[in-house]
Parts: sequence; C-alpha cells; structure tokens
Amino acid sequence: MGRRSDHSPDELRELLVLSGHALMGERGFAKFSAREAARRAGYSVGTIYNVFGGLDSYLIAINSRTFRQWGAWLEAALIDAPSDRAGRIEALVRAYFGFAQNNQNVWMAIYDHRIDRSIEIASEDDAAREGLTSIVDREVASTLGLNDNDARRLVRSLIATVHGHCALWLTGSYALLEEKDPAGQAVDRVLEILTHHLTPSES
Amino acid sequence: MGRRSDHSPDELRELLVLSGHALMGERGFAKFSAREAARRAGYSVGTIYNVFGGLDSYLIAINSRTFRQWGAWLEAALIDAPSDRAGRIEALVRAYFGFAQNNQNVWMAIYDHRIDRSIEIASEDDAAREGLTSIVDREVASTLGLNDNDARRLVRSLIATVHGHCALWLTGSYALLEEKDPAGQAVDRVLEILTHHLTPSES
DNA sequence: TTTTTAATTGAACACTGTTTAATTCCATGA
DNA sequence: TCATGGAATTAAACAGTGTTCAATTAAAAA
Repeated sequence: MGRRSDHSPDELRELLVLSGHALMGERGFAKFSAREAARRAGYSVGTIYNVFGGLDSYLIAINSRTFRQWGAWLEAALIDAPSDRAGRIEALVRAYFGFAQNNQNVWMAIYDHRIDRSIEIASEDDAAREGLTSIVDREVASTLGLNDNDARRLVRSLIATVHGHCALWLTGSYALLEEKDPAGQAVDRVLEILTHHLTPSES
Repeated sequence: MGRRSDHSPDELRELLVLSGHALMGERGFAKFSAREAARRAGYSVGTIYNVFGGLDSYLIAINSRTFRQWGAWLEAALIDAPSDRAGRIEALVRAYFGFAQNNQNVWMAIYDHRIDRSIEIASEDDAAREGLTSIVDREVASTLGLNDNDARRLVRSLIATVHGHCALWLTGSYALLEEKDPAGQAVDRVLEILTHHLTPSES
C-alpha cells in the first residue's frame, strides 16, 4: 500500500486521475468504481476522499483530463485541415466525432456525470471545459460579421447541434440508429446554418 | 406483500411501471432503485425480475411510458399551434423543450439508460420510440420537396439538433450554461436549416 | 530520540443488483 | 370439501458499491 513518501501530493493526485481515467475508459461511467480506481493506483478508497474531498470532485478531475485530450485532438486535426472555411469547419466537426468515437466511454462520462449546482468546479477544471469552446470560438466566430455576443451565442448553439448528432449516435438512440454518416449530417447542418450568418461579402 | 390474486399479470406489469416511473421522476436515473420501486408497489425485488426478466427490460418499459407521454404532449401542443409552417415548427420545438423541462428526470433517464445492443427491445417499446419521430416526420417532412429517404434523414438530423440544445441545457453543460433561451436558439437553427431544403416555390 | 503531525488504512454502515431455494397462494381434480 | 400440483412471490445470500471515521503508520519537528 502507498506510503506518503512515494508521491508528492501533486503526483498522487495525478496518479489517481490517471488510474481513474483509464478505468473509466475500460468500464464506462455506469460501471466505474472509485474503490477499484484507488486499488489500481496502489491506494485505498479513503485516499480519494482525502485528496479530492469527495467522489464528485474526483469525477470532475477525470473528466477534465478528457476535456484536455479532446482539445488537443481538435487542435491536431486543425493543423492538417484545408485552409478554406468550409474545409476547416468540416475538419473540426469530424474531429469532434472522431475523438468521441475513439474514446467513447470517457467522452460519454463527461455528460453522464451530473454535477449538483451547489458543487463548485475548480478554476483549473473550468479552464479545461472552456478551452474546448474557445477553439470553436476562434475558428468560427471571428469569420462572422456579428457582434461578439451574437457570435458567442451562435458558436455555442453550433456546438449543441454537433453534440446532439454525436450523442444520439454514440448512445445508439433511436433517431440516428440507421444513419450511416452522422458526422456528415452534422457538417451539413452546421454549414447550412453558417451561410445564414455570413455577411453577403463573405458568402 | 402482494398476493397474486390482487392483480392480473398485465395489471401487475402496469403497476410496477407506474411506481418505477414515479420513482424515476423523483430521484432520477442515478439514484433509481429497483428494490424501492418494487417496495412502493407492494412487492419485492424478485417480482420485477419475474415480470420483466431483468432490470434492463424494466427500465425500457419505464422509458417507453415517458416516450408515450412525450408524444401526447407534442400532439397536444400542435393542436393550439398556429397554422403557418414556421409557427408550427416553433411550437413543436418549444413543446419538445417544455416536456423535457417539466419532466427532467424521466426525460434524461431515456438517454441515461444505455442498452446493450444484444438486448432486443419489444415491439411495443419500439413503437413508443418510433411514435415520437413519426410526429416530426408528419409535421416536417411532408412539406419538403425531397424524396422520402432524404426527408427521413433530414428529420432525424433536425431531431438531433434540437436534442443537442435540450440535453446540454438540462444537464447544465458548460456550452449552454449562460444561454437564456436555448429553445429559441434551437428554433432559429431548425428554421435556418429548413430554408435550405425548401423548393423555391415554398420559401 | 521522542513527540507531534499528517497521510493512509480498514472496518463499519447502509445501500445496490442479481440469483435461487424456500414459501405461500390459487386452481384444479378427486 | 379437501388434498395436491404448479406457479407467483418472497427472503436470504452474495458480491459489490459510496461514504465516514477511528485507528494506525510514517515522516517531520523538537
């Protein structure tokens, strides 16, 4: 069992997040077990409560790791993307789907974990979430002839549009059960929406 | 405790679905307990396994009830809706959101319950799910100048679009945290998309 | 070296879902 | 009317879970 000289507080925190994230990837949210995650890290459950204060905060930390990986995945995809607007949008949406498909369990865990509004999320975890939308902000909003606030709202609405397709697809929900290319549908919808928000000179 | 003369098999099935549905509404999927649902119906857990064969089938039956209520809610909203196309679409989307907001726990349980692909859903439960999309089919697809298959795909993509807004909103996800009128955003996106798929004479 | 302080554990508690032997009840036949 | 066969129902057992907290252990301070 772990001795406190084995790891600094930060190392221990990281170690637990790593083992928890790996377990989440194997089992998914429904079958996740904090006991098992601690066991695999070489510690006992209590340590998780010491380090994170509670299960919710631990799960938030695990999901934050997913958010950071997701952001990096999108950035990587944008490097190889074409330079025209439609091409970049398509690359972004397909990368969104690609990450979700290649990391189904941890991706879905983000939305499976319902956080009570009373619990406040640490600024570091908040940043991980914000990082993702800021990529889309940078990629989409700046090209639109809208004031900042309208652009912000539109970007978030576009994220919701893509999310809806991805979520219904990966959860195997009825609506998209027979759809062969959900990402393609999402791309089409996003581009259709965007043409409505371009100034004439941009279209 | 329940005696078998108290209820016919069908009545018992219905009784258990009712108590389970009520409990789901109170507690939500994460805190749902089959034991407690059976207890409130006046039976013990084992009865649920007898009647439904397993927890998954029980949850499917509970969610089917939600689907039927949801469908009825939409139909009711369409009766009072204006007769112009945009007005009816808006009424439909807002009713979609309205049901979800007024029945948060049971609505989310639909998507929280991940059904293993191996488990087959009874035709009755399938119909409950299909009923919902068929409402949108009837309301939207027939007005479009598309062949049947394209219209089907588009309708499902529109459902995914609305679902994404509703899901991110109700789960309190980051993207829509500050959005005051998520339903309005969904309506706008749907209408923007639809104008792309209308024949010139319809627009 | 002893004392203090903090990290870590392990056990207890009240719950789950799931299975199965035992019980209880009902309908049928004598 | 009463016994019996069979089906509905239960209770108990099992292996887990999250959560808390006294007891223990190890490192740091004195």
